[in-house]
Amino acid sequence: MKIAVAMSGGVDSSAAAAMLKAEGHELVGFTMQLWNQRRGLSVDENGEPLPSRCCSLDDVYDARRVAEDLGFPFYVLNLERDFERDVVEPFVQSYLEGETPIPCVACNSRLKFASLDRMALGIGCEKVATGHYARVAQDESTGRHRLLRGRDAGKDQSYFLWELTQEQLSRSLFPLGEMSKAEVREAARRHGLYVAEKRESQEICFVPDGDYAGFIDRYLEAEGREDERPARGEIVDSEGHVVGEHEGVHRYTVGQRRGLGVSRPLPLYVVRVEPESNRVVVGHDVELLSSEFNAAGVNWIAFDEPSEPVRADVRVRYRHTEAPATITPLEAGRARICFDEPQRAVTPGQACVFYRGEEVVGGGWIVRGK
RNA sequence: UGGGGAGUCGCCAAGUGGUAAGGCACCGGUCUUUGGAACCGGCAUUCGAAGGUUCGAGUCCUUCCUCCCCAG
Repeated sequence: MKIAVAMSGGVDSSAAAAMLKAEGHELVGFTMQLWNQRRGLSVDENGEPLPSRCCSLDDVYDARRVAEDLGFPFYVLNLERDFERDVVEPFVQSYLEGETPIPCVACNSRLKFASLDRMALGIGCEKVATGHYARVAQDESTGRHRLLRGRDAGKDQSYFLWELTQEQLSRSLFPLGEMSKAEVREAARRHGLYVAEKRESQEICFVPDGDYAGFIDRYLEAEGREDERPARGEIVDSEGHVVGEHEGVHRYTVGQRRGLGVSRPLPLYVVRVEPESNRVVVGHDVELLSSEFNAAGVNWIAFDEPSEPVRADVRVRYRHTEAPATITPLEAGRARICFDEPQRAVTPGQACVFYRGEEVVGGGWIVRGK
């Protein structure tokens, strides 16, 4: 089979490539050039690009080196325009609206399994393989593609893939789905991969220093949109008493404790962010609990949109332990999620993913209000 | 400048003669392929100031400074 492999230059995608190659598949490697570090938005005080993951020259070099060592063609796809339109701009907009975005989801559904996928199709590839820890299984009777958690519970990345459509799932391949991280690392060594000992990466790839607010500020400045930069405002408690001053709503997220600079007998957390009044509301941990919320852009994977409420375990952030809930489909791709037990810091902009055991039933974007 | 009360880490606050608790904030680290959280560690040689008593004072005495309240 001719397979396109999305290669980041890291251990996981490299190991995936090596395994597919060993199975005798014809591979074509792709690295997505998503963000130009020289735009000055991801540089240190001296103007030097910060060490990054998915778009740095080092990582592209590593990916190319692995492809060369394994002996298959390798291309760098410049998807900077798509990435900015489909990932970065929504990311910035989300922060300006007081939300806390998770760009990795759209990067999968709009870039890896869309832009890259189209290119792969164009050159005759049947599948797009990535280094995600997740599994896809086709239902024998219905032909439906099911999305399952990665076997390694500690590394499972199915949370980031909830937005994939049946079409996208039908063309995806996750060679690491049955493996543990240790096994992947071992496989990389066994195949003599150049990157076998490379350390784990983290942070959002286009904000390598983790300074999201700083990124927003620099992005707006570079775009000539300084006027959209969130202004300072009041930090208030749930009774409306002013308890401090914030540095712009994009610097705060629900559940955040540090950085408020407000001293109370008990820790204070951001309870919600209100861009319309330019206020950040804080309260004690119990105020972070919520038993229900709405989701938009809901994508059902295990079955077509149901007409009746369904039961599932819902995860509201990547490292959240999913909790039992009832999901009621609403109009226009929305849904209401009601937990059996209140959950902490349900945050607008984050994704909620519905699980039933190993299977991803579907997911959606957490939105504010009713 | 009459009466009363109070001054201990950025905030709050234990401590009343025996050699400075704790919480919050803040800083650092761990964890983590999102953010946040969580966890671990750090954080007053010094108790408004200056003298004095004492083997020993944040704790007792004296004076001064500052703040608050009630009276003017």
